[in-house]
Amino acid sequence: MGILGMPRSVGEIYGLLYFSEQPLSMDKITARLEISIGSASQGLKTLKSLKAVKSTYIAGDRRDHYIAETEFRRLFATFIKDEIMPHLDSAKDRITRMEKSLTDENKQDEFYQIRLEKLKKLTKTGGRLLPVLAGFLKLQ
Amino acid sequence: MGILGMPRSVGEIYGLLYFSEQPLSMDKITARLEISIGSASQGLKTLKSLKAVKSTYIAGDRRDHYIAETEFRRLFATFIKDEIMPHLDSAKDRITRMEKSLTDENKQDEFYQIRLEKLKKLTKTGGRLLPVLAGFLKLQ
DNA sequence: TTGCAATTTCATTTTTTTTTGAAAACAATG
DNA sequence: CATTGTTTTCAAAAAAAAATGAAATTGCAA
Repeated sequence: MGILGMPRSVGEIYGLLYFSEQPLSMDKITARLEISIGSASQGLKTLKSLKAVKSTYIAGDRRDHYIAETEFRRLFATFIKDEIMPHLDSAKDRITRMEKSLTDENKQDEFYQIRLEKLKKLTKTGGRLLPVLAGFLKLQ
Repeated sequence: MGILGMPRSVGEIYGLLYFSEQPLSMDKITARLEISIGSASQGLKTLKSLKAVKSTYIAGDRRDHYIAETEFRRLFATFIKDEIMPHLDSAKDRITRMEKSLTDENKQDEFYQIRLEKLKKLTKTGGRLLPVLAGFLKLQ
């Protein structure tokens, strides 16, 4: 989880569920990992939002039980869509705003145009490449 | 720099150099960004190790002057090679160690075999995909 | 409904990361 | 080769992120 910028506890919860044959309730998770219920709740919330974990119903048990989503392709696809693409979009906005805020003096200076152009090209490449990558990962 | 897990100051230094027409000395950087010389030195060290910045010699000036590497393809290629691939390699090691540490009881349980197999496949895919991606980015 | 176990929220504490600044190391120049 | 300006290092301080735990909320089952 480190490279994805997630706290250690989130990785531990996912890891535990990934290698668990049965769905686990929150108290099983907190007991095994020795973390607080607050941490577990927070971590599960994060994992649910990434669709890395889902809860199942177990008859006669009031507690939620969690299982890991083990299809990494799907996980990456979600991650790219929900975590990376928004960054890219906000980057595009920022570049647009930079262009608008160029003074007349700057506008005549080719240097800034070239630099901005390069950034625009980067976001464009990213915008094309990432969905392809996500799709690629999705189909095995 | 956020998604790459780098401190804010590192991003600010790169940003400043990216939009600077002239190479900048360290005191110009600390003055403009209002950061300490320690921070600037640290940040430049990081950027140099990523090959995101290089220093130039300016005649009659004793100070180092820095300029940004603006070829993003090259930057990503370096980043993948130096920052991501080692993670992948250590992941492979860890999986191998997990396999070795399976008890005889676990070994008979198909579940763990399947889970480990999936992880191995992931590192294999990663190991193939990332260099392709890096190469892809390198050529325009 | 109501009672209660399960979960979430969030202010506080703890831990980790980043920044600072001064001392040490370095290196160009006379 | 000594001086002095520049850069690096690193212990301490500051800031940021994560974990805790108790109060508030939720929602199931009787």
